[in-house]
Amino acid sequence: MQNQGLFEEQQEMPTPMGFFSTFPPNNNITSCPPLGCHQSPKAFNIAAPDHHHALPTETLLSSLSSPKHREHLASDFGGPRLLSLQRSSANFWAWGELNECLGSKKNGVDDHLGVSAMKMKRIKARRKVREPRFCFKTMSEVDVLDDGYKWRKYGQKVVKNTQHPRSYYRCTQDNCRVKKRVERLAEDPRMVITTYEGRHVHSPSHDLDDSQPTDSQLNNFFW
DNA sequence: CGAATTTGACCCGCGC
DNA sequence: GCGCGGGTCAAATTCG
Repeated sequence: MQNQGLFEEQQEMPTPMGFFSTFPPNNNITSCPPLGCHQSPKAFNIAAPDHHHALPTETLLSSLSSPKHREHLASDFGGPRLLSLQRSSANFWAWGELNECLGSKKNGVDDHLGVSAMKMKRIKARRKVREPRFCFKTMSEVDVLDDGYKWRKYGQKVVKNTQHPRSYYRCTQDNCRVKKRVERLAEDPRMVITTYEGRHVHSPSHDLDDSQPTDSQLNNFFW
C-alpha cells in the first residue's frame, strides 16, 4: 500500500500539483505539527508520487513561513532526511501560466458583452487557469489549520463516496487568488487533507510574533 | 450592523 | 448529447 489519499487525488486530477514528501515515500513523519498549527496534532504526513527533485530538509524548512515553524519541523525531522518536491514539466507550465495570469491585463473583449456574458467569461477564464497545487495530510481534530493566512469559506460540498463534506476556502486578501480545500479522509476521519491552490502574493495576514520580513519571499516558494 | 458562514442553485468538464 | 460530480456563486442566515 504505497498510495495514501494524496496520490489518489493526483490521479483523479491531472492538474499540475506540487508535492512535498518524505523520502522514501513510506517513511512517515510523525509527531510533527503542520505549519503554524497551534493545536499540536499527533502526526504529520506528507507524501509524493515521485521524486524528480529531492530537496534537503533544510531547503523545505527554509521555505516555511516563520522561524518558529522551521524550528518545529526541523526538530521533528530529527535528521538529514531528504524531502522531495515534484516539479514535472507540467508543473512548470502551471507556474508559468499562473504568473502570466497574475500579470495579465484586461483585453477589452468584455466591452462587447452583456453583464451576464461577461460574468460567464470571467468564470470560464478562471476555470481555465490551472493553478499550482499541493496538498498534505495531517492528523488533527480541527479541520482548518492555522497557517498564518486569513481564509473565508465560500462553499461546502459532500463529495461522492465520502461521509465528510469538503470545505472550500479563499484567501481574504484583496488580489490574492489562493484557495484551499479541506476534507477528512474517508478511511480515517482523524486525518485532514488540506489542498492549497495558487500562490499568495502577500505575507501572512496575522503576524506571528517571531516572523521576519524575509519570510514572505521564502513563503512564496511554499505557497 | 458588518463580517463570516451556510446552503441550495447553478455551471462546467468529463466520461459514456 | 446527456448525466454525473466537483467547484463556485450568492442570498439567507448566523455570529461577534
